[in-house]
Amino acid sequence: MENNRANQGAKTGYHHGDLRNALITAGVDLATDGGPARVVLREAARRAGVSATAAYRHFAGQGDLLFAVKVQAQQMLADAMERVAVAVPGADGPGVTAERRLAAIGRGYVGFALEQPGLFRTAFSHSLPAGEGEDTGWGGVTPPADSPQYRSYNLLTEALDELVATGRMPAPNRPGAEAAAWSTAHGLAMLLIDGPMNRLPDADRDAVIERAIDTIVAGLLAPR
Amino acid sequence: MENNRANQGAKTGYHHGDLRNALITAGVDLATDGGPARVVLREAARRAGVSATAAYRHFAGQGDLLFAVKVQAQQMLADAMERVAVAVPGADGPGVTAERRLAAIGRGYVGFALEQPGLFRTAFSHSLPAGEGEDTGWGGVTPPADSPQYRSYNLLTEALDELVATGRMPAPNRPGAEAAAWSTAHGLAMLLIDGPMNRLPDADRDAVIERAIDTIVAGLLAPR
DNA sequence: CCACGGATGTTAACGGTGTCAACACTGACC
DNA sequence: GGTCAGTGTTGACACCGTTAACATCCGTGG
Repeated sequence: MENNRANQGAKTGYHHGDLRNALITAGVDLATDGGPARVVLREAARRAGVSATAAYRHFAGQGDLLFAVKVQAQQMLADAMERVAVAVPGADGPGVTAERRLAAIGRGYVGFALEQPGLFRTAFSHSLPAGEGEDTGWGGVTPPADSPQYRSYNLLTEALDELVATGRMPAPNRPGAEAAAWSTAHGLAMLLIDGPMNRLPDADRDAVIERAIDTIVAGLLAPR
Repeated sequence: MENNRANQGAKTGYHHGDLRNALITAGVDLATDGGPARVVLREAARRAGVSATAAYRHFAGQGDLLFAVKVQAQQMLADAMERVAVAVPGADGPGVTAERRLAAIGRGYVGFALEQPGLFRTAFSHSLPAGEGEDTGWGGVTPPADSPQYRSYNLLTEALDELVATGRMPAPNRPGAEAAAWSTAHGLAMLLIDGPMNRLPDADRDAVIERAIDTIVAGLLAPR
């Protein structure tokens, strides 16, 4: 088979050395172009230069590999959001900064979805086909706070807290604010990449994004 | 094979008579429990009491069948929304009625997703794996206006127009309002069924929904 | 130093799926 | 009544997920 193990961490001839990570990397590549459906176990193994069944030494099955790729995609999304969040200048006082940061987070979220639709879809793919409970959720409204995935959530929480602290957002509006803000950004992303607003001209698309972000921010700040 | 053609429109012995619809119906059943991934051509044919390759007389392939099922699911979603929209009483004047109708549409949207997650996922599934352009989008911000799918869009448009007509929503807020409202409802639905907010206790879930809808409505009505 | 055992990878095989090609039945139209 | 396009069938191929049985390697204890 020539053993074209030109990929991740090839060490010895027989033993790979870092197969688990190599498979995840291959899975991420597959997800990048093609989304979760193209995360095929055999193909990932092929790209890692290894027989298909070798993957079963590191994953329970295809669903398990997909889940690992999904977690990776979530972390990439969080990274992208973090980058845009910290890039917001804070020269105009804490209040406007918090508001701008919130908007920037939303733009970053949607921007990642548009630039990496395959990964974004994978990050929110519905995995468990027949297996047990994937338990990707939190059960409450707040994450375990340490979970690497859905780390993006923390960025949101910080911005909203700051918005309240600076008196820019009425305290009664605070509960449930994460869900509302996140929902708008998530739905916007989904409708833009898979929904009826795909194929929107770039200018229109950007206008829609700005409009939607403005609207939800206004709703969060409006006294009720 | 016994030919258990106990299903849709079985007419003659050899010729089915209404195979296309029978396959779509079977596909909808499959999508109902299992989402788009379980819309398997061979299984649909099996349920229609027909050999697998017979489906190719009516569909270009599995993707084409899935697309037909997707359109069907979109129509079911629109039907559900229409039902809740017309159920809104109009006794308190046109302004509040329009606002209530808007909220009801959102609740209907999310409610359908929660009651029929498989169909909802199918309605917004990413189809075209290798084929041409699925062209499920509109290219503009408004649908062809006659398209049966995404008919839900019209309900939204009407409610928003009414909101402006009654002076309850500032006219400058009107452009892009559909996208903002829809995004919030869509994201809410997605995060509730597949995202981190699945497994939320019923009470919390309902509270989150109400909060999010209140917030986006407030944002739409707030003068800017 | 070396045997040995667990970890890791391999081949072989099964059932399921999408799809194509070639063949068969049917009904409607001349 | 014969013909032929439409519709359904069988057979086959490649790919996928998964299991079982076998092979190789490496670290560790004697």
